[in-house]
Amino acid sequence: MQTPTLRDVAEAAGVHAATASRALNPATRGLVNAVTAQRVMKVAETLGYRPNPIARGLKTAKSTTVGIVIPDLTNPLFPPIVRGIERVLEAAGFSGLIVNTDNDPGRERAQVESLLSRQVEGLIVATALVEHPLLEQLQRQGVRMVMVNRRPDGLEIPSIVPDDATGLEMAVRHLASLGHRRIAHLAGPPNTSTGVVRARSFRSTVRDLGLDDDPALVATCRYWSEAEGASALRGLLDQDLGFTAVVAGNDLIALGCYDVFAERGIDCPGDVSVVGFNDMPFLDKLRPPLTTIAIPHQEIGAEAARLLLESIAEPDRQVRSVLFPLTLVVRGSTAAPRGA
Amino acid sequence: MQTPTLRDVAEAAGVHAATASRALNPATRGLVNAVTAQRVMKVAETLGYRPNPIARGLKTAKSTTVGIVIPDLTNPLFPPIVRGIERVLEAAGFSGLIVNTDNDPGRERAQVESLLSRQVEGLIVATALVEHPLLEQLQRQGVRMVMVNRRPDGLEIPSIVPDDATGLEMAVRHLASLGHRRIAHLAGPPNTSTGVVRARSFRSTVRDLGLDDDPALVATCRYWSEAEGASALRGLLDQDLGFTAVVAGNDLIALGCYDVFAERGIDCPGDVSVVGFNDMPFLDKLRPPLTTIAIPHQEIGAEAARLLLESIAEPDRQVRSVLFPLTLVVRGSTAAPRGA
DNA sequence: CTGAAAGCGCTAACAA
DNA sequence: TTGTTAGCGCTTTCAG
Repeated sequence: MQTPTLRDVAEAAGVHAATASRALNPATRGLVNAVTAQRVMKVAETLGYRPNPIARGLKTAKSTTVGIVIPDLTNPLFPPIVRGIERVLEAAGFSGLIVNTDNDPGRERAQVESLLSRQVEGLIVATALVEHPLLEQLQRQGVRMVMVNRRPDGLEIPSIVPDDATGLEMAVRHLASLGHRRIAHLAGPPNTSTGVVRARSFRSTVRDLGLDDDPALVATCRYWSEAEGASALRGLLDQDLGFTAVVAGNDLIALGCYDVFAERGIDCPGDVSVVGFNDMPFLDKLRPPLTTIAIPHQEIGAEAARLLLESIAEPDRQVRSVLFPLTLVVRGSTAAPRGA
Repeated sequence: MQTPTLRDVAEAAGVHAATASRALNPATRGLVNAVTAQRVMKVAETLGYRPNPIARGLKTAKSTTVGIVIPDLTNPLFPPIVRGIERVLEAAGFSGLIVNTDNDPGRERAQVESLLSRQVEGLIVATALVEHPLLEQLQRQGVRMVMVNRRPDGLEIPSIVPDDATGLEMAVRHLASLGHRRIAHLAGPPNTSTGVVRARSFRSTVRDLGLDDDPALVATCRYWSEAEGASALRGLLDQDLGFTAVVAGNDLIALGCYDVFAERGIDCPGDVSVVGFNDMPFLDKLRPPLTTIAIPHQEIGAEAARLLLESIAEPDRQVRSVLFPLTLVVRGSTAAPRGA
């Protein structure tokens, strides 16, 4: 007898399947005689009964499954977010189905289709672009969603995002306090909310602090990658702009800077200081260890999951978004400029 | 009309649901009149019909889902393996349900229970210990499984593992060819197959090459972690054994060595060379960049998924295991010993 | 080649 | 408090 069914339990306990169902479900257990309930539970236990969520789902149109949409699990940013999500889902008896989109809209569409066909009860989306037709469409279709890390423009979707603006401000203030006046920014892709928000915050903080507000000091990367970071920095360096520090849009971009430093014999932090963003793992093992802004990834993921579960439980609940505070992690890649 | 059902399609096409079912399923399409089949498919298309795998699964007792059991997604070793797995699963219309065990047997048991109750059709397991009662039990229960990266002892379970023995041999030979004679090994946990195999290969290669075969030169780490690597190396250093190179059980253990080097002012590779194992991301950004043994993670994952799918498709198929070749990646952490 | 009918395992009315 | 009945969406005999 492979995997006993509810009926097996019911028979063995001498009750009807419906009664067994009620006894086994904590939510409906109250409807059944306490001693019968006990008996059923004991029988289930000894038979090694495990409810079949598929069958349950077919009836209730619920799957206790949510979809997790990320660009690429291999990017160290996402695993901790995913773990945070799963921690919360698990506690609620839910499972997460993870898909990678590789930042390809076609792939994303197909993957989301597949999730939907698997009857996920909601989506946690980490791939939001500023313009994101798919998300718009999903929202119209009434698919429950929570954005994490990034958010699309103009859509009323709950989102859990780091307080990028304040984070970037901390980075600039840190450099300014070390004595830097000419600071460059390697901005992230302008089609991502994080890229835009950070770049905007860079400019406004530079102005607020009365530092050199030279538009030439901002270069924009097309992707969040080392290669893009490296080529953006090369571009800036070639213009001989005389900056003494750079704020990278994220850690990968900062890593690209390290490559350029090695290739051109630039001393970091002696010649140029660098600050990253995200605090991905092992940054402390770099030479020099990278100063960066730390995001509570797990917490962000966990909160996103909580929000989604809430909105599943109470569909009419008010849309809510959360901004997470960030912290500056000072390591060896930042120092006072030469001669300061 | 949210999500049309098979019945909707059938009605719209003027056929019975059963016929629609046959027409829509490639495997049974032959049973139905070609033009009817075409018509049904067209209707399904225009209605935006998506089959409900839950319902299908209930009937067929299949879920087109497999469980992926890993210790911790946050360990950079696993995301590429998982991606490899999902690439293959996806192509076959399967999904992967990922669980993290945190190397806790109780947690692992609970997680596997949960996977099984979700009717996964098989398990890809990356948490195998040399002794692993749970796996033994699952095998007895007839749960389909494939091991990836590690394998338990004495169980006839298909496994996809890197050729650790040869990999470690390459590491030792590399150091020997640079002129090192006294080489230390920071072995991984002895309850993991990888730890054991690598340590054994270390000893035998050292002997084969006629290097100093001093048992004191091998220290064993309790976990695959930086902290363990650091403390193991400290222990060795404190004994003043005069080694000029160390082969770490994996990259994390090697990273622990970097900490000790910094803390004791040891120059790497000048005073001591180090080789890691795994080639996790960003190792080239360390100072010095870490020489290591590269594992084709994605490929290993992909192959594991292929094996599992095969054994799902043909349950009686012969057990098969695969050993993957590894490559030595020489970077800056290894050099000739001083005075060589 | 196609329709009718039954049922996968479970839950939700409705009765009793 | 418990049993009866029906049905979630689909596949699969079995007839026709």
